[in-house]
Amino acid sequence: MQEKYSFIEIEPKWQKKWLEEKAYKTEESSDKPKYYALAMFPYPSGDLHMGHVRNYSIADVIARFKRMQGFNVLHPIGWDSFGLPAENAAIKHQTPPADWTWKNIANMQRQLKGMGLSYDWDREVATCHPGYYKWTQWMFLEFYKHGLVYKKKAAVNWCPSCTTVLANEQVVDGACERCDTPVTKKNLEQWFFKITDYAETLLRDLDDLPGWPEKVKTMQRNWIGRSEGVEVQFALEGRSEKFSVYTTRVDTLFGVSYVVLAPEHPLVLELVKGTKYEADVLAFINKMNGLNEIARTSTEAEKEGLFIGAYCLNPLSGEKLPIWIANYVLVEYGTGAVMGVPAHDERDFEFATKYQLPIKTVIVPNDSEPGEKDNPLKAAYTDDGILVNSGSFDGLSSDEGWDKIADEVERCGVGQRKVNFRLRDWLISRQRYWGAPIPMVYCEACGTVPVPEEQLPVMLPEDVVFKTGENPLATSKSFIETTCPKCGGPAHRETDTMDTFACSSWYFLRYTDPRNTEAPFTKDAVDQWMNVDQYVGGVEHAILHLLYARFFTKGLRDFGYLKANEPFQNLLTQGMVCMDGSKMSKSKGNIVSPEAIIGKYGADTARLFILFAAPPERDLEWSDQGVEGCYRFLNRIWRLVAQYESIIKETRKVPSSKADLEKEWANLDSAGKEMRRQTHLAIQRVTVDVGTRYNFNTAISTIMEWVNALYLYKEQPTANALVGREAIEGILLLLAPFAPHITEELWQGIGHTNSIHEQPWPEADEKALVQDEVTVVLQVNGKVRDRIQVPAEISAAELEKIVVSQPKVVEWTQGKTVVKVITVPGKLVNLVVK
RNA sequence: GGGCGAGUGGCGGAAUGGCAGACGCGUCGGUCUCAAAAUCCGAUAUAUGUGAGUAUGUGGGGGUUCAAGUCCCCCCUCGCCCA
Repeated sequence: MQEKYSFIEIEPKWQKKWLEEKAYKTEESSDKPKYYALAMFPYPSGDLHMGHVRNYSIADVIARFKRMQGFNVLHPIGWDSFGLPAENAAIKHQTPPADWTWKNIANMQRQLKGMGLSYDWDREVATCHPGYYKWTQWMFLEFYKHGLVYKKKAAVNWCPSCTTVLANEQVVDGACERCDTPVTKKNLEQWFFKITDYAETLLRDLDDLPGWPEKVKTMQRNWIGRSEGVEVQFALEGRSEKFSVYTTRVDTLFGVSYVVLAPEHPLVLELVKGTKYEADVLAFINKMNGLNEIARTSTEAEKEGLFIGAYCLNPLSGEKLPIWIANYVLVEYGTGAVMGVPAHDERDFEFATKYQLPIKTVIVPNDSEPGEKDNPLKAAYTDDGILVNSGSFDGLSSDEGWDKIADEVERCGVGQRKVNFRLRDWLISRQRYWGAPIPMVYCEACGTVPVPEEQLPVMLPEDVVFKTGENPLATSKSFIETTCPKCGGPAHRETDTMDTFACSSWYFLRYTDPRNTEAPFTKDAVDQWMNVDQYVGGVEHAILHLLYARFFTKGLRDFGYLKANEPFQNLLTQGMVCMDGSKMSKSKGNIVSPEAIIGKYGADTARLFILFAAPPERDLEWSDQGVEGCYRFLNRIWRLVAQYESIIKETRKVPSSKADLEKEWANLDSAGKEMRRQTHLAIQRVTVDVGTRYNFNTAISTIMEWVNALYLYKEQPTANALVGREAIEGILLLLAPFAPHITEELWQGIGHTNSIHEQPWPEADEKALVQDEVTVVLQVNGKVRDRIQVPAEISAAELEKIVVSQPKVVEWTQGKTVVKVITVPGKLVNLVVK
């Protein structure tokens, strides 16, 4: 064994060997239980960043640990390789997006391989490969067949900078999540996935995911936004038409003092036609068209509205109510109309105050004084309470009133209970080139026709022109012009491609059978592996990717292609990698390049630091000195093992049976016993930290303490060689998932001929944990006054007898009476005195 | 505004209601050396004290408990999500 730790020699050596021997290839058939460990696959931007290093280190530790614990592990990697940056690069550098992407993939493959990650590289996938996107297109058609894909004209979110539409999920604070450009509205014919059909299941099944962070589940629940309400019909005064409003507060129905329609509501123009209000209303509508919905509905935004000269009738009380239009009501949501209950809704209160509309109290607090119902309100009262001014419903609690009024509405035939969701259908059309083409053709005779499965994939053409502001696919004649699969007549292809989230909604299924050319996967393969036992990724995907992936999985399950109801059994959302308190990012210029760190200290150090610096869920503050510390630790281990090398090889010359060892252990002196206790305590702790708690930072600190203890133990004159060997081998085995190269090198350096990564995970010896003597803390009135060593087996009564005679205890209890003694066996005695 | 999470030494962070600050970084001292670095050993919350010790201490205020960083109530600050 070399005297010095030289990562620069050993890391490439083992990486090469592991790759050549396919050391981490998943066993196709195996008696071992399966374990599917998955990190979110990367977008090939060109270079690995620290967030990737963290993500893949965490997943790799889990995969390696599970392998050592005897599982058949599936740990794959791939590329989420469609998307805008490739196209922007194409415009900028005049290179085809494919070239740019594959070049980036090659570079990042090299970087990943340099991290020593235990992937089964034979299962690598790339979503931009025709062999993959063929099946993304197949998915689209499959959902289409089952009525879960449709096309409609809609006012959609449009990013002028990316020149494409965006899904609701991709609009953050009214701006494009990718480039921060304010989003505008555009009326376009677009393809949608009918995810709303699964809203109820997607919501309900979150309850069956105890292995997901509560935070992520809450975010999804909010996003899906289920509400129970009543759709109530209001008749127009003097006309035959009716319109509906949706409300979750039907208990306040008697408090309605006006009704607001969205400016775009189809009734509005009819109602004002030929009246003196028409011109003003038209002007108002025009003004609203230019604004996006965030600007319109933000609570900060000034409420603006206009009376349109028409009235409707409260369906229960018959009250005549003025009809307004206002900026804060959107036609896309609910029915495009809301009832104004200023007394019990903050927005309505603000609006009514501004336009001096009546405010009618119909709910008073439970503890209110008589007469309070007539007092003017200073703010909306939105809590529960008692119904007043509500005809025969007066005196009911708002809960009860809700039900009774809903019953009455239904009985009178003026409305019905309805569950509403905030979740919208998933818009997947993108007016861009670098994505999976939507497999549809338009035939003059047959209309919209899906491309038959045997004609897949619809390949991306190469004869396209990239320039800003135009869909490149529309420039390719060879692509557009085709024949109708139904009638053989002339037809043209859909030129939109799919949202890249469609590609990433099923990649974890493809890994189970990645080279299948007949199907996206076989049922056997997918059912053998699904679901993913542990998924690791950034919390920024809490809504988008994780919701879409759940939707795809449930859809495919319902079509009969797999059994799993949920894709990801356990989810770990890692924190960000920060420097100087904020997230590492190019724009802030606080980037540390993984390649530079690995070049300077090696992959083992990089991995170790990123796992040691913070628990995985929390944000991690980068520290060059911290990295230095981890590098020192690995050097310290190297020197320790080097010192033990000959001793260990000696002990191996004398074969020792289990019985011999038991005898050796029984005859150890106290220092030897203490060292063994340290070893087995560490095994116990690290096993829990890695396997159950995912607290890799404390697992590593336990190994550090263990190493420190062995440094001291080996200087003991009576130090036992077998105790040393047991500790050294334990340290290497437990550190192996974190620092795979150095542990492999040292393992074989002390005479082993097989890989450390194929060894079974050590188990703690209960006998080694037993202590003869324990330290007991002595407290008087809860304050620590002394510590004593006592036999571990001592009874509580005996212990108390010893305690009260301790000099320190006597000092602190002098002249006082002991009123109570609390004894925690083996730990603590607290004397309560007065 | 609502929901969730966080707040602990100079720093990153540990603590099934039971010794607050493990481990690492930094700092200081020693070892080694002609010297320096590396190594190895040790000290390191604050105040006070030569010291043993004593008092204080986990964002602030209250409470429950023999015992609270941990549980409960109120408040402050920061982060994320939803409005």
